[in-house]
Order: sequence, then structure tokens, then C-alpha cells
Amino acid sequence: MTALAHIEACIFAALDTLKANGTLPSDIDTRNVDLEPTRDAAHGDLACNAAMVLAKAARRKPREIADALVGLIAADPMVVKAEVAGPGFINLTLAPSAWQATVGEVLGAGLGYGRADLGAGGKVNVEYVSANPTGPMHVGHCRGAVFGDALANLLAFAGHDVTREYYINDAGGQVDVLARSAFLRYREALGEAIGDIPEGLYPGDYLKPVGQALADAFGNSLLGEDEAQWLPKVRGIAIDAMMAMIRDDLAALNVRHDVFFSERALTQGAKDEVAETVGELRAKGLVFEGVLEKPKGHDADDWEEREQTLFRATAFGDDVDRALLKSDGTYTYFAADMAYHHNKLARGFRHLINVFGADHSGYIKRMQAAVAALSGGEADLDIKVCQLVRLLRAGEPVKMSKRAGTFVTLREVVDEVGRDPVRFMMLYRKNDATLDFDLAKVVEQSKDNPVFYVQYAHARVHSVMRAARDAMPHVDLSSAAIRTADVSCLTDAGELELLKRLALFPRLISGAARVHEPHRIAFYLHDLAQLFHGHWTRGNDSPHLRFIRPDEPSVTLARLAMAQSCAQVIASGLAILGVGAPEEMR
RNA sequence: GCGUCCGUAGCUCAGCUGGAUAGAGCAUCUGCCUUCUAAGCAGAGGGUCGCAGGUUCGAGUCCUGCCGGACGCGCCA
Repeated sequence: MTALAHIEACIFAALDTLKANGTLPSDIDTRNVDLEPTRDAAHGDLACNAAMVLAKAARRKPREIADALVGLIAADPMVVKAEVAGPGFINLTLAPSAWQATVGEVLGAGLGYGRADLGAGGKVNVEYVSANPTGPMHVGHCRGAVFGDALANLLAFAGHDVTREYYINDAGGQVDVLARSAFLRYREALGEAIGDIPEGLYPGDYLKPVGQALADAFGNSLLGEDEAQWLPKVRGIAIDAMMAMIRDDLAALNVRHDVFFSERALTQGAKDEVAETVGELRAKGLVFEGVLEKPKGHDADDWEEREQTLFRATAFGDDVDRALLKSDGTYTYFAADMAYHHNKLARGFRHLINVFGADHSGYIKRMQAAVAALSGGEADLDIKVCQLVRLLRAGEPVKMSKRAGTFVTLREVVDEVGRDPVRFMMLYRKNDATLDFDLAKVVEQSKDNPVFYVQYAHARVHSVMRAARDAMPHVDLSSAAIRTADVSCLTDAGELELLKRLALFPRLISGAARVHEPHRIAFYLHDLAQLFHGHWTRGNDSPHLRFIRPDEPSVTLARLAMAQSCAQVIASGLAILGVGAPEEMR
């Protein structure tokens, strides 16, 4: 148990005592009681807000409650100082041994240090990327892909049973356009001069290999067929090719999924799941025939009022009711997406997370309405919106036009700057803030670039390990020896600061996982690396602070244990972000 | 017109489900390599947390209204 967890338990035990002796009402709500690290060292190591939070309900002054709590908490051997400060904070200072024990916690648990059991193994479904299978992924997809992947890693680390999904939009008009575009490339592959790609078709060269593959597979036999005959064949092959390309791109980013779920399969499987879902909602009285108002805000010349089949989304917080059928009688995209989420629920998921791009933020309410309706309020859907990425090169925006085929692909960016910098930079920002991504700076490998800063801290630990083995060949520096080192000599302020930060890692994990914010890991790692570099350099002026003390093997061992603890926490944090932890940076 | 998100140092951004004197990086300035990797460190300057109210022991954080920016709003996907 970490020092933090111990003190927290101690506080709640004290609260129970106060409830038992009548100082506090026995039914008082203690959910807002929090123990947090102090920002100012003058306030000790940890501060607790219990007295202020409980004062009102207990009808007592904060300081009265605080004094009573302090009396009980101060008895704990781990606490060397407990005092009431300010409006009623309880400031605690812990014995160095409490922080030193962190080393044993970290090295003892190995890469499991910081794991939580938030979900009690409960199932969580995280859907991310879900890019249309009509072309290569562009940089816009990159952020959502990395974010979703890291979030899934984080939730798994925090004790959830995570399924990572990609929804393939392979049923709409766009994949028919893809098929027609590929068919043109097929004719080209057979020697026909196709000229410019007509407006409305996908112009990119990436379809040329598909055209060639079609020519190889079918010869010229498709040329004599009607579109109705060749389109399904071409479409299937083209979608498969696009998905293969997308999977390759994702693999280059180290992004993976457990399930690739086909929209088309919803209606073409053994049963029509879309019809089933709509039927179920109809049975609940949530489907009706109605007329929608003309939407505002832009030209809707071709708008005609007509009665259509609607889902009563407004009953679940959406702004308007949503259409389920198009005028041609086929289902809308939304109807299929409802069926997809119905399918997720049927597979037992009660916690759903979708990662959207900013351009889909208008879709949030209706999806949450859908899940609420389909699950009868039993399931929750959190939607994380990733804001746009502005791609720059040396401060200048990179011009992109999908129409002209000049958009920058995800693959180009990964190839240019590398996987780790891309991933780290995408996560070194809150998901709902826009992000400037400068290709020139990210490759610079300078202090402009936090990923190298963090990786460097990790590499330095391994460097010092190598140097220690050279400097002290006769001392047992095995991992077993380090793990069991006597760390009571780690009393320097810089050392204690590092140990405290390491002790906060489990708290960070559970906090980040609870609010679905992987970027917190990135910032924590940067902070930890900062403390580490600072302590390292202090050894320049003060040789007695160096990790390697040839005259003092036991001190060396303790410091190496601390360094290893830092490296290990950095490695597990980076693993959650999907970023490598190199042992040297050369 | 409506909805969502954003507005914090010159720039890019953190601020941990409301906590104490608002932080980091970059940029600027001053120092530190005969040394475990200087891809590093120490220090300085830099703020009306968009504006105005409200909620309470306490607001950058929550509520309301404005201002400014981004995105979205039809049977597209």
C-alpha cells in the first residue's frame, strides 16, 4: 500500500471514530473528502479538506473538526507532523521512511505498479478511428486514433476489460463512389485512356493498384456488365483494399483494434439488425411519423417538408427528432449506427466510449439519446471529441485540399517524424483543445520536443546503470540486489521529491482513467522527467548527490533503486501512451 | 438563429470531479560541460485567468448573461 493510500485509509478511519463518538453525524456524506498533494512545501506533504467539507452538515466549525481529526491522525507512526491551517486544512508531513517505501512498492510491483481496479474487470467498449474506407487516412484521423488507443490502454491499466473497435462505414453512398472510382482505374489498367477523373469521384493514385488488381482478377469481363452487376464486386474488393491500407497505416502508428465491425453486416447478416432495432424502438413508442422543420443557418433550397419516420430523440435530450428512413426507403446512417450500438449493448457492454473528430460533434446528443433509449438508461456513452490538428511546417500552415488530392496522409507524417513524436505530441494536449502540430519542430529533437525530454530521462537511468557496472565491478548490482536495497539513506530533498512524485502515480492513473483523459499521463511524465533531470544535474555541483558513489556501495544501491523506480514508472507511463522507452538516445 | 467546445504569461498550453501566494515549455536575459550523455540544469523578468454578475468558508474551475474564436446543425457519412 502506498503512503498516500495508507494516509487516506487513516483519515477515513478517523472519520469513522468521530462518527462513532458523536462529533460527526453518523450519516454524514464524506464523498467530497479529498487528500491531495500540496503545492507549497510549507503546507507539508499532503493536505486534507475534510473539516471544511463536513463543517456545514456537521453544524460545527471547520477548525473544531480539524482539531479532532488531527488528534487521531497524528497518532499514526507515518505522520511526523499534523497541523490545522488556513480555513481548516489539515496539513500532514510524513516521515521520510513513508516516501522511501515507494521504491519497494514500485520495484516490487514491476510494470504492475499503478494498476488500478476501477472497473472491477467490467467491460468497456472504446470505438475510435472508424474512418470511411474510401482512401488513406489523413492527419485529421491521427489524433483520434492515438487518443483512442491510449485511452484504451489507460482503461485496461486501470482494471477495465477493454474492447477496441473500429466501425467500418461500408454501406453508404460513399463506398459506391469508391467502387465507381476504382472501376475507372480498372478501365485504365486495361489500357483505356480515362483522362481527368470526373468531379465526384475519388482522384487519388492510391486506387490505381486496385484497378490493376481488378484487371488481374476479372480480365475485361466487367466491361460488358451493367453497373448494377459489377458494382458490388468492385466495391467489395475496393473496400478490402482500403481497409488493408488503413490497417497498415494504423500499424505504423502502433494503433490496434480488437474488432472491425462492418456496417453492411448489420443488414446483410442472418437477420436485419437495423430493422430489428427500429422495431424495438417502435415497440417502446419511440418511433413515429412526423414532419421536421426546415433547418436554419444555411441555404436549404432543396428542402421540402414531408412526413418521415423519426426517432423521438428529443425525449432523451436531443434538439430535434432524427430521421430513420430516407426518401428512397433505405435506412439513414443514423439508423444503422443505432443498430450498431444496439449490437454493442447486446454483447454485454454497459460502458461505451466513442472518439469523434470535431466535425462530428453535432452527432453527440443523438447518439447519447440512442444509447439511453436502447438500454433503458442502463448504459452510458461518453463521447470524447478530438479537436482539429493544424498542421504546420516551421510555423507556416500546410495547405491541404482533399479535392486536389494534396492532403497530407497520416502515413506521410509518421514516416517523416516518427511514431513516438507523433503519438506523444497528440497526447500532450487535452483532447478538446485544438492542436498545432509543427512538422519542423517535432523532428528537431530539441527541448522544444517533450517526447525526447521524457525518453531521455529514461535513457539516463539505463546509462547510469551501465556506468555503475563499469565503476563498481565487484558490487552486486543485480536487479534482485537493487530491489532489496536499504533505501533509508535517500533523504536529500531532491530524492524525496522524486519519491513523492512516484508515489502519486497510482493516483494519477485512477484519476486519468476515471475522466478518460490520457493527456494527464503525458504531463505527469514530463514533470517526473523534469524532477529527474534536475536531481541528476545537481550531482554536477554536488558530487555527494551522484547516483554512483564508488566508496559507498550501499548508498549507490539505494540510489540506483530510486533511479530504476523512475525509469520503470516512465516506461509504464509511456507504454500507456504507446510511446517507446529507449535505453539510449544516441 | 440554435447547439457543443475553446478563451489562463509575448507564443503554445497545463491546472488533478471547488482548495491556500495561478504553473510548465518556448522566446528574452544571466550563469553552469577536466563531470553518471549539456537532447541537461540553476536563476530573472513576464498575469485584471475574455468581460460582468451570482452560488459559498473558498471560484481559473460551478451557474446566468454578454464579447471573441473554432466546429457543427437537412434523407450525406
